[in-house]
Amino acid sequence: MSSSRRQYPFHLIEPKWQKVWDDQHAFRAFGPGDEIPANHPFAQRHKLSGKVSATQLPQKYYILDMFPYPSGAGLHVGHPEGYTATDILARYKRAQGFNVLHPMGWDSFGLPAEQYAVKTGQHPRKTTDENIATFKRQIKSLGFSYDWERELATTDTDYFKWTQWIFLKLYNSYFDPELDKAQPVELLEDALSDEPKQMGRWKNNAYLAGTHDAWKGFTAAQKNVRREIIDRSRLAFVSEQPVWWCEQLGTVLANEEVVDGKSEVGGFPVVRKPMRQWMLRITRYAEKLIQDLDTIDWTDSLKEMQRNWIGRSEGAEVDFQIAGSPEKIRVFTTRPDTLFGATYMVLSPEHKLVDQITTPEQREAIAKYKTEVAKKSDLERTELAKDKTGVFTGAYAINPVNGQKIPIWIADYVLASYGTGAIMAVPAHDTRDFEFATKFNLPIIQVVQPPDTKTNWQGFVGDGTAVNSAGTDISITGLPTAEAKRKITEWLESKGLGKKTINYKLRDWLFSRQRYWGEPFPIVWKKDASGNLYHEALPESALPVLPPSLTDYKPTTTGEPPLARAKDWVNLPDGSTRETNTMPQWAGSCWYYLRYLDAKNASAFVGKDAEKYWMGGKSAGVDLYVGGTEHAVLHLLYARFWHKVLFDLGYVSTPEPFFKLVNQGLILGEDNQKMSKSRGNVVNPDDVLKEFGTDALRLYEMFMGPLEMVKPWSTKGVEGVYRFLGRVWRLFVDDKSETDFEQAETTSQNTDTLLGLIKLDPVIKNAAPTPAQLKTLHAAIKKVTEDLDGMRFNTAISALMVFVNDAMTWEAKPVSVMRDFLILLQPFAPHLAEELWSRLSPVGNLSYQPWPKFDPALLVESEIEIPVQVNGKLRDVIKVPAGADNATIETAAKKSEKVLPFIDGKTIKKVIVVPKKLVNLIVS
RNA sequence: GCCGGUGUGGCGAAAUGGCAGACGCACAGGACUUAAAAUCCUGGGACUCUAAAAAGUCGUGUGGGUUCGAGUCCCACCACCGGCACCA
Repeated sequence: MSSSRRQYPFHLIEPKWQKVWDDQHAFRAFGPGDEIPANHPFAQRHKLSGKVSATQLPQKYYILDMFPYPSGAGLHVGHPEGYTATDILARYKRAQGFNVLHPMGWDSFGLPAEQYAVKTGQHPRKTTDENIATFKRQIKSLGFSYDWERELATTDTDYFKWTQWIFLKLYNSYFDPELDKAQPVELLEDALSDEPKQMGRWKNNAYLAGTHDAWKGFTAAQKNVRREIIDRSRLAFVSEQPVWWCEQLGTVLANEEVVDGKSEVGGFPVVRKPMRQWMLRITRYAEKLIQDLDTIDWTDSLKEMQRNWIGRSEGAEVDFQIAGSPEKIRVFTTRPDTLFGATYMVLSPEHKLVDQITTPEQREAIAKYKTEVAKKSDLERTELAKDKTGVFTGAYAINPVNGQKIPIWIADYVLASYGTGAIMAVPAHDTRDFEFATKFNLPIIQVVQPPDTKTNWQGFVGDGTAVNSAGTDISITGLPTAEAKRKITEWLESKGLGKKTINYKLRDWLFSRQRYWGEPFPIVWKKDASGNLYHEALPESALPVLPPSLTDYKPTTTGEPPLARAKDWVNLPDGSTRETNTMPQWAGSCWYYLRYLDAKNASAFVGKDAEKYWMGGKSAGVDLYVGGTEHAVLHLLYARFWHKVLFDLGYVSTPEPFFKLVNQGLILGEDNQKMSKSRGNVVNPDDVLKEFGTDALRLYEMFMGPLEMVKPWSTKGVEGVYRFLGRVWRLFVDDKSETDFEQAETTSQNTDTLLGLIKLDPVIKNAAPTPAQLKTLHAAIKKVTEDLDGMRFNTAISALMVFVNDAMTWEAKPVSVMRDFLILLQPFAPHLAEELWSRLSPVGNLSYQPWPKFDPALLVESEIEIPVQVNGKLRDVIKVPAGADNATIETAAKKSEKVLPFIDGKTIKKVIVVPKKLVNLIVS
């Protein structure tokens, strides 16, 4: 704590204005159909009141923060970084006349509240409510211009009712590959029933025989599997697959939540375990999720992360006949052009054909290897990646291009979960195959010639020219890689041996958790006549499905969800039982930005008019979304997926939710290390606020450096901007009255009385500004405006400082200039700016004042400085009239006394004159 | 290994291919003060030469290149940060 004297009475000003804004509901956003009170500052600014339609409203600007998980620890300085940036822009856009939507809420389902409940027995709702209260108090003390009437929490029943509703939409939809969009599942039901209501394009079952792989092995005629066909087609489906199970957390996790074989939360080990789980078919949207990245304004690095995660790769599937067997092995390869170099094949140990093709002699070795692999955790499997292992099955396959018999091996470097779980190995041109072949002495044949002949072809994986690639039927020798790929794929297709294929790394989204504190599924389980379990959706009228009350929230070690303990809740009168899994934390954050548009709607997740108005327009979707980079492949991918489903089903009007997205950079501790309790370098915003006030905190967080950069905290830096705010104060305030204020403060606590003692500096007058003053003002307007448009907050603030440094020297301060300056200051330091504004201006909220426009004519100089270089080196700076032509400038440059010694007696070979910029004399 | 980002004073940083270091921190000197704090003013890239001024040389991670001119553009490297990683 510094013992320095307070720069200005922020401790009175900040609570005062926060209360004023609160009482006025000053930042309430009005949408179509809303009733605008005539005395609201928005009504006054836009001359609108009463019930308004979308066409009457000004253009919208939707600016969104990633809502926080309200943890018990409270806010850290990383939160206000993004929130301040968005608040500055919200205030700026409001001043520009936009109808700004700037909401805040709570992502409040989650592990910590539940773990606390397990320890203490306190209901998670209680903990959650307390934490929300703390977060809200802290966030409100920062003076952000949120519309608190749209506040929401994912744990509110009024909210998760609609989360469950959207789940029902997913459950009741399937992805139609022909229409390339989600469709209601009733259409499928019709198609599969005896008397379809609309036969349409399913008339001859052509569609059913088609590409939908969920239907493999079924026909519509098999009525006993009708339900199964439908259930397999749903976007929300049940699957019995190996999933990531975390014993310490007592739950399964999504792929995205597993990092290096450990849980993302807590870092506990996870293992593969087959379990019955709910999945969402995000893979159907892989292509759209990649393609539509091109339509949105995100950073390249973030787009790249999503692209990598989705992992699209183009190639071909090729069938290899097994020698002496009717079975074929299908492989996926991105390099069909290297088919002639395939000298062996590898199946993943889990491949379904392994046992069938293994020869008796190899059976024991194969069985042993499979057991070893099964024992390995995935962590071990990847950590030991360098050392290839594998076993020969004894079987051979026929290379379709040249009829050669090649051995079939199994090895754990081939993953069961990618492609077909089997590869053709081309050791000459694949690093992994090369390592394997070297270790097990398998043949290595060159089929690609590197473009640079000096490059060793062994292990060369780049593009080149095909060599040794001629069979009896097909030759690609001599073709460059791209063409070779095309030709051989066409040949394979014509022979029915393979086809062009696109593969994705993206897996379907594991959507159920064995937890208490999450949204229950609106699903029940029933038994059919033969005793088989099947699931059924609850009707919309049954929503919300509330979780039961429990006394024991503990996860089980078996994987049975804690909700199963509530027998009364689970068992329904009709004999059916409730689904006891809950949804993952990501569910609520998948659509919260839509609920803000119409947060109190009781009859729909969002009203149609509200959705159209706030999400439509020139920049479709959220205009600006700011948050941390940690959600690059989790929340941001899931939310895009849900949005696209809702779009396909006609519930939202844009294919993408977030038009522009910016990641704020991490704030490090003063020691340049990541802030953490153990390092003891954590900065608590409450402490900063107490000492310097929230305007200083806001200003500092923006002044530190560019928003998206990683940057270290500096308490001295906060003091610096705090001093700047003090200078602003003294620029406006009479120092004698400040002395009165200070004396009165020792006896009185009343804010109004005390602030009433502060008088304006008498040199602030209704007077015409001088040209120099106007120039200073308009230079600031220009710079601040341009920098805000480009989100360069740090340089915008420095422009404000430049203005103040100059204005401090003025003997007379014209009111008009000082007012415009306060409008510029308002987005950054709203409390101080409002307080000073209230003294300069008889009426009106500063936050709704029109943003000033700069006049370029005022910035024109009559005389300009031109640097003069000789051979590129600066020798002098000359002054010339602004309108001087090149010849005049050149003459003046040559006459400069400082330049003369460098050109004297030398020949000037060339003269470069850049108008208004510089002169460069080239001499020899 | 692959992909992305970043390298500029003691520190945070700023510079449409045209005066490198705006603005701020820290520091130094001065004014005010009994004194300190606060405030106000002034000065700070390095080096050489000066008593001082003036002047000169070098300087944006490294090495090349393009250009009258490069922190900025191109090529090749190095370091750090972030993401992905046996994905065929």
